[in-house]
Amino acid sequence: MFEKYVNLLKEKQLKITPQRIEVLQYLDKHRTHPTVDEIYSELKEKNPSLSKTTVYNSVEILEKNVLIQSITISGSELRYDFKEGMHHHFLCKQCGEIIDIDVTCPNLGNMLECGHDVQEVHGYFKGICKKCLKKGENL
Amino acid sequence: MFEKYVNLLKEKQLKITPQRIEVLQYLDKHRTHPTVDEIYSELKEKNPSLSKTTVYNSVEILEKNVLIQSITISGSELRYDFKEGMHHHFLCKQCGEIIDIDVTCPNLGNMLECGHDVQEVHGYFKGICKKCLKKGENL
DNA sequence: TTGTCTGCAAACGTTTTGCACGACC
DNA sequence: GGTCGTGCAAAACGTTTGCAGACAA
Repeated sequence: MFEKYVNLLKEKQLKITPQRIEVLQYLDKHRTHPTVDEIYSELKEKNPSLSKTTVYNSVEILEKNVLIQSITISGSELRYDFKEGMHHHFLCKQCGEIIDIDVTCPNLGNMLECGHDVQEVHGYFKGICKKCLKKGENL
Repeated sequence: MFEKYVNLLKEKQLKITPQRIEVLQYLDKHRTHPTVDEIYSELKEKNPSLSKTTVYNSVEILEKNVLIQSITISGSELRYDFKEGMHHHFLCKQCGEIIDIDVTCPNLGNMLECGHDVQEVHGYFKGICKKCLKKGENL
């Protein structure tokens, strides 16, 4: 049940707490790129004594250990995403949905012959998503 | 002197105010990707009655008209950049500098055969910059 | 003159901090 | 028993809002 998350925490030699497990599980099961507040509100229902500080602490340490990643899209709040391979994000300007985009582009980092040691590649796109495009056709 | 910025504002049919000219000029001359607060602090020295609200208003309208662009890098505040062609950004984890990266990669947007209408491509990288790498060698 | 922009102050929402309590090794 | 995490409250921070007066067109 929780083994998956317990193991993830163990691998990173992090202390295993119910709160961290819950946050990890929530992000794994809800690939909607929630904000801290959304995570907090949802988990508080099952655990009323949960503190928002703890959610902040948890996402911070989980991100540092690359179990999750934060998504910063200008004009949007900070969001979090269960980390599973490299992918980028697409924000639909119409419906606001954030869609995962698998990167088939050869590693951008390698393409930059700039002399820097590129360790992370972050990207996001903005536009109109497939669904909204379809709706538009019917107008 | 200010003609360049006056013309930019005129082209976009924006009202021409000394504050907007100053913000534009500051961003053009300081390619350090400053925050609103940095712009404000600097410009306030020459114009003590300047309000931070005005800087917020100015960068907002300038960004909407694509004269400048905002840079959102997770873990960093919102920063602004005088807009001149498409380029990405590289954040050095060691010295904190943000370096412009010219994108030689063929338009990423076109490479995404995802069905979405990709209108904007934003990207940034993290790692250790050239300068810091060199310093490291000498240790 | 007319509408818009500026500047000030207050409000707002998110994130951080300080601290006491509790859990775990 | 000592370390670390949690939860609460307060503070800090960046940003937004409301409004009156000033300015650009």
